Amino acid sequence: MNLEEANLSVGYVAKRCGIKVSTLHFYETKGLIRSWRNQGNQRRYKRDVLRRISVIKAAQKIGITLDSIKQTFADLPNERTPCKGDWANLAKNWQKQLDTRIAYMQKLRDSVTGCIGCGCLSMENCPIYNPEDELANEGSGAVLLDRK
Amino acid sequence: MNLEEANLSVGYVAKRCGIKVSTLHFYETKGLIRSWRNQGNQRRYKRDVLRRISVIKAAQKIGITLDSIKQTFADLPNERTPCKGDWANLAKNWQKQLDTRIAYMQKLRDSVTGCIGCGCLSMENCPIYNPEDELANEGSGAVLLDRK
DNA sequence: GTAAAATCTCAAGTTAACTTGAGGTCAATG
DNA sequence: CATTGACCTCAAGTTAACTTGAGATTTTAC
Repeated sequence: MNLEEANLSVGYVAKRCGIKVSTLHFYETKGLIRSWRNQGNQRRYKRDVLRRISVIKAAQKIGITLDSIKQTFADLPNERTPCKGDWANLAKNWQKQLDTRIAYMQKLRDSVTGCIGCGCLSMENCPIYNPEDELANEGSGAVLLDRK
Repeated sequence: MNLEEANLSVGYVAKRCGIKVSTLHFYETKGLIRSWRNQGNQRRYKRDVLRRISVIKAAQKIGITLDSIKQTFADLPNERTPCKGDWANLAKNWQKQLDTRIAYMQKLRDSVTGCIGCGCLSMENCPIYNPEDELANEGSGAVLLDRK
């Protein structure tokens, strides 16, 4: 019943995704997912909401904010259900961001000992103190990763 | 005057570190830094507060929370001003965490395309959907990195 | 010696990402 | 067909990490 085509209930989706019903409500108000209503005003979802949610969770783990995710989702087709290729494009996009971030962390790691442990008290020229500039400059396009 | 031994004012420290005075107050209430007061009840800092703040900022960039930073700071000597070796120990500690996190992100990156872009709609066995477990298991000691 | 700049305290506001609760309706079950 | 569980809405609370503001005192500078 719940498993019928494009007819998923909040409870089912929540359980399946390991999130709370309130989170689904929340995502909907944020415009990250959509639903239609049955006669009784209850939310029903199409199956692709599952994919959307898993993407949201994956992206969050990478450090991408909901706002950025929403922006990226804007590239997805509105009418038809997104296909493999649509999702693959998103993935490619985030992969790039992830590469950048990994490189950043590696740099940080490499300089951590050299800097925190070194004798330099002057932060103006400390390599670890101001690395955000580099990160900021690189991602000059749509900022997906937040430089917190 | 402000540059005299162990006599830094809030304004000076804030400017030098590129943070707001209110942030210094805040860090102090959080127990991350210390100060003594002059006759007029104004805060004065020893020079090592600069190091502390730069470490805080570096750690935050790696994704470490203030609470965790505080815990780690607990290992620093209380009476004497921390020396090179003390800081180096912290660094070493974080470097390990950083390595873990980098490995995690690389794993994520490698599975991003394969997973988001693949045909798997079932999140139960999706490699990207549940990677947090592994991270959680690895850092079984004092949890420095938050698995958000 | 007085006005401007810097500080101080304490309370309250801010953003992200949710969660909790109250009060009320809808649906599935014995 | 009545009860229990699932949903609904809307307002308010929560945590992290700060920021803003008000009202008062200190310092600094001319």
